[in-house]
This record gives sequence, C-alpha cells and structure tokens, in this order.
Amino acid sequence: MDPHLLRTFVTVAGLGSFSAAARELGYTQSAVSQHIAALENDLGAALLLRRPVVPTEAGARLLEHAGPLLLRLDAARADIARLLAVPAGRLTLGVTPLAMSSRLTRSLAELRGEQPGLAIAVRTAGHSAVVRSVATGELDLALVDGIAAPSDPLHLPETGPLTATGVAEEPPAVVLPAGHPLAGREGVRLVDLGDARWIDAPDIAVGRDRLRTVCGYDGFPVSLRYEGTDVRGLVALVAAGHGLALLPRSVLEDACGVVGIAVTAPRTVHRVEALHAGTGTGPAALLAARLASAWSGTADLVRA
Amino acid sequence: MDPHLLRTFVTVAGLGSFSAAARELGYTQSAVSQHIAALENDLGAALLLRRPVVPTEAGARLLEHAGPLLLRLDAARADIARLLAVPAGRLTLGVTPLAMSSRLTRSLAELRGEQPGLAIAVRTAGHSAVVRSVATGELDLALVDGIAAPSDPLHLPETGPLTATGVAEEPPAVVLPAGHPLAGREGVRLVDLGDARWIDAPDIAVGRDRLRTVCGYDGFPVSLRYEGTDVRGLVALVAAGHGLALLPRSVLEDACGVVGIAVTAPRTVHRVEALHAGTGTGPAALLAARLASAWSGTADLVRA
DNA sequence: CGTGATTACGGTTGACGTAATCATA
DNA sequence: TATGATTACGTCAACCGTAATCACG
Repeated sequence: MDPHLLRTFVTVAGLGSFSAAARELGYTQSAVSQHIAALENDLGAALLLRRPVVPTEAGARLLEHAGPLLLRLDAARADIARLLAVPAGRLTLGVTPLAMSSRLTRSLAELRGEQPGLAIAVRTAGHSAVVRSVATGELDLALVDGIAAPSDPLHLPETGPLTATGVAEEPPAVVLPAGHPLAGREGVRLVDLGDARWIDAPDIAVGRDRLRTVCGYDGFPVSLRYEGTDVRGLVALVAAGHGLALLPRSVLEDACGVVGIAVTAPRTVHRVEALHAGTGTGPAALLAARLASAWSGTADLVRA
Repeated sequence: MDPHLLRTFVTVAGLGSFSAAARELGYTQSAVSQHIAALENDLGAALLLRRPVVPTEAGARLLEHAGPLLLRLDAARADIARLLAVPAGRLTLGVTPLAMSSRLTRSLAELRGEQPGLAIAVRTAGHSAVVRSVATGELDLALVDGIAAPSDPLHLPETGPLTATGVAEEPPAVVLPAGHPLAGREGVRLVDLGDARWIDAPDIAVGRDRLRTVCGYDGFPVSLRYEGTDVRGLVALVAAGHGLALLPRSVLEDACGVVGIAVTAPRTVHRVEALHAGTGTGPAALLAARLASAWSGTADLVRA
C-alpha cells in the first residue's frame, strides 16, 4: 500500500478514467494500470470495474481510508517543514464562508495597523479545502465553522497536532422560504424536519451527513446539491422553495425572501474555530489568541 | 515517506537503537541506517540524535504523525480483508478493564446459550491496544471506556469507519486514600485538584492528557505512572497515598482503603462504547446491539 | 577496544516507459 | 473501428545484504 499507489487510485476513481489519471499525475497509461493492478493484487480484491471505471465495494471502502491517509501524510511533511521554515512576514488566512465576521475583519485591521510590513492574504473556500490547506501549511491560519453541541469542539478530520481555538458561537436557524407553512413558528425540532427536503451545501455550513449524526436520525433527503461557497446563492435557492438549510442566525439579517426558525432540539450551536499549527508565535497565533480573547469562550485545546 | 521507512523510524525511536530495531524488523543494521538516512534526506531535517538515539524536535513531530498513520494503513487493509472473509463462527472480544460489567458477562452468557457452536474469546488490554486491534481486525468487537461530556461520544483515534455504540454511562469519582483531608467532602471540582498529585494510568481509565483537555487546565502533575491493566493494583497505590485517580463510581464498591468523591465540575460521565466494523451482521454486531438496547442510551453513530 | 552507526559496493528486485495486444462502446 | 485498458519486455534506479570503516563510550 505505497502512498503513490493510493494516490493514483484516488485519482483514477475520481476521474473515472485510467488515461485521464495518467495525464493528471504525469504517468503513462501503462504505469497507472500497473499501479491499480499492484494494489488489487496486494489486497486480493478487485477495486475498480472497467468500462466504465467505477469503484467496487472494496474500492469504495479503500477510498474512505485513502483520502484521510494522504492528507495526514501531507500534513506530516508540512509539519516538519514548518519547523525549519524561516518566519516570513506574511499571513495567509483561510476562511469558510460562514466563519467570516465583522470581528475578524476588525481584528485583521488592527493587526495590519500594528505590523504594516505584514503581507496579508485572505482566501475563502469550503470546509475540507480549508482544513486541508492549514494542515499542509498552505495556510497559516484558518477560521472554520460548523455545528456542535454547546461549548463542544468542532468535529474536524484528524490531521495531527493543530491548535483549535473557539472564537464564536451563535444559535443556528432553519431557513425557510417566506411563504412556508412553518414560517410563523417560534421554534422547531430538527427531527420534525427529517422528512422535509434539504439543500446539501457541504462547502458552506452543515452538510447532510452532519445533520444526520447530530440528530441521530437517518432522514434529511436531499432535494438539491449546492456546490460553491457563495451564501447568497444558497439563500436564493431556499427562497425559491428548493429546500431547507441550516445556517447561523446572523446570516439571515440581511437576507430577504426567507425566514429563520430557531432550533429547539437537539441543543446545538453554530461554532467558529481558529485552526493553526501550534508551533511558533507568529502573527497566526497572535490573531487566533486575539479572536479567542475577544470572545472569551472555552479554553484552547490541542487536537489529539 | 514510504510506510516502511516510517515503520522502521518508529521502531528505532521506540527501542532507542538501530540494531535492536533491525533485529525486531528482520532487517540488517545497515538497512535500518539507510532507512533513517532516506527519511532524513527526504524531509531535509535530522530526525534522530545518535549515541544515544533520541528523537530531535522534528523527529518527535514525525512520531506524532507516524503512529496514527500506520494504524490507519493497517485499518484500511483489515477493512478490505473483512469484506472478503468468510464469517467464521467465532467472536473475539476486547475489553478495557473498566468497560467490564455484569451486563456484559450476562449478555455474553445469553449469546453462548443461543449459539452453542460459537467460539468466544475475551481479551483485556489497554485502550490504545484494544482500539488498534479492532481496527486491524484482530478483534471482532471492543468495549472501550473513557470520560466524555454527558451523552457525547468518546474521543477515539480515527481509524476509519467503525460503528461506535454507547452501552453505559455512570458518574466518575475522584479516588482518595481513606485518611485524605478531602475524604469527607460531598463533591469536588476537578480544577480544584489540578495541583494535587495524580497517578497516570493510561491503560486503565483517564490519562493525564485527557484530564487536561476535559478541564481545559494545564495542571495535574504526575506522581507516578502506572503501566498495566489491573485495577486493584491502581486502587492499592491510591490507598497508599501515592496519588489520586479518576474512576467510575461503581469500581469503588468493593475497594477498601479508599473513598470516592463525586465530581461536580466539569459535568462528565464515564462512558462505555462498543466498537465494531459496521459491515456484516455477525455475532459482534448482534452483541453490540443487545448491549446498547439494554442501556437504551444515545443512538448509534458512525465515526467519520 | 568494543559496540554500534555509517559508508562502499554489488546483486537482485521492482518500477516505469515503449510498444504491441486485447476489449468494449 | 476507435478509444482506452492490459500485457510483454527492456532499461534503469532503488533496495537490501555483505563487508569494511568510522565514532562514541
């Protein structure tokens, strides 16, 4: 199970083609074929069906492992590289769409005032991309949002020792089109909406899988999958009646055509955490500490 | 970063010797030396100091990643192997010491009555060993205990898709020698004991690191490290005044020389979970379901 | 000096590319 | 029949073992 083989396997499975994967990875078609054959031989199971190229059951199982595995591998390499790197005068910041806040923009402005030479870059992307980037060192600091039990840490993929600091919490709300029968309600239980149609927007806030585990209920059928990080687009889809979504309450203040209903059960919060490599006391650690102290929430914790 | 190199690296670091690692792994001294050299060359950093052999800072960092990485790799292989394996008439059960209960023994007796041909084996071991074994398929089912917030899942290392089911919860207690000044108290806050001396018994219940993250407090100095899985030995050490420990309340019923004080803050429970590969409906899944329904606690959840 | 890590060197194995073959839409 | 996966085979690098060298205790 050489990581190279694993990498070509996920590429092939992702692209659905040996030759496309070969181009992507800079191999020949033949090498890719040999990689897959080696993996299948090693594990003693067929991993892909050919023509069309689709994962078998065993292949699907392997895919679940391969992603986190390769991520961890990159994270390990980046972690060591960081120890040796010279502390450059730059701060690259990743933000998931719903983690953006006025407190962040203000703290960032302060920091810029104090350290005029500091080159600041901000990038927004989906959850997985942001976490991946901070783990691999492309980002110095990430602000990630998600749903969790009150004062509980977010459930993030394990990528090694990253320092996670809570920087904000607020109640989530179910977003409905303005004319929806439930629109007048004070509050709803999530399980009561388990059979309603939901928009699955994994790059924005609360994906369907997360809803299921939070509620312990296997429902939440998906009406539409929304790939992208623009919140206004998602709100527009809800307003047009395509389905429901779960968003932090404050997002709805300047949204029209929709209403937000408080969630009465299960008791959860929309939480934002700052994620950075624990090492060093650069601008990333400084900004994270500032954001945390401005919130004065739960203490720092190091993810195991 | 070939897994083989990683494996020899952790072995060398663990044994503190190149030649001992070579014997352990069936390599020659030279090969081990070349492995380490290759890793150091690849990462561009010294990983080990020689004579004596101790990890450098970068090496220590890599060690934090290497363990989980290799575990995941084994888990992936085992996961695929399970898909192909014939369902043998055997149930191998792993239990951490504090997860053993009369409900388990009773359910096991029931199962044996219903399936007389079933070969049942029970093994007790420390947390990490048990989790590792169920991930790699050596165990069909594991019962693991730990401390968590009420009705929260345990914090276990990510090894891929395992089904975790809560099967018991009870309040934890701080264990003190009978003559201790606090022995008469109704309850204590854990942070108030942050400066007391603790016995670190990672194979039994609540290790020092876990105490720290649960409390968000950096104290809990260790008086003594207890390596082993015998609970009576740990209780004896507490009775003799070597230090404090945190154990589930029920353990203290038949212990003498010690008293247990309830923990008032933070609000935590001692929780037991059944861990097994989600695939198939063998005796492992059956027993897990029985234990869970006997408790009727929180619903199943699949670890991401 | 002796134990134990490193370096030098050679044989074998394995990986990748070229090119021919096979299979499927 | 054309696109795309597999197989055959040659080359080259990488890996590991033997053995000589080096270095620390």
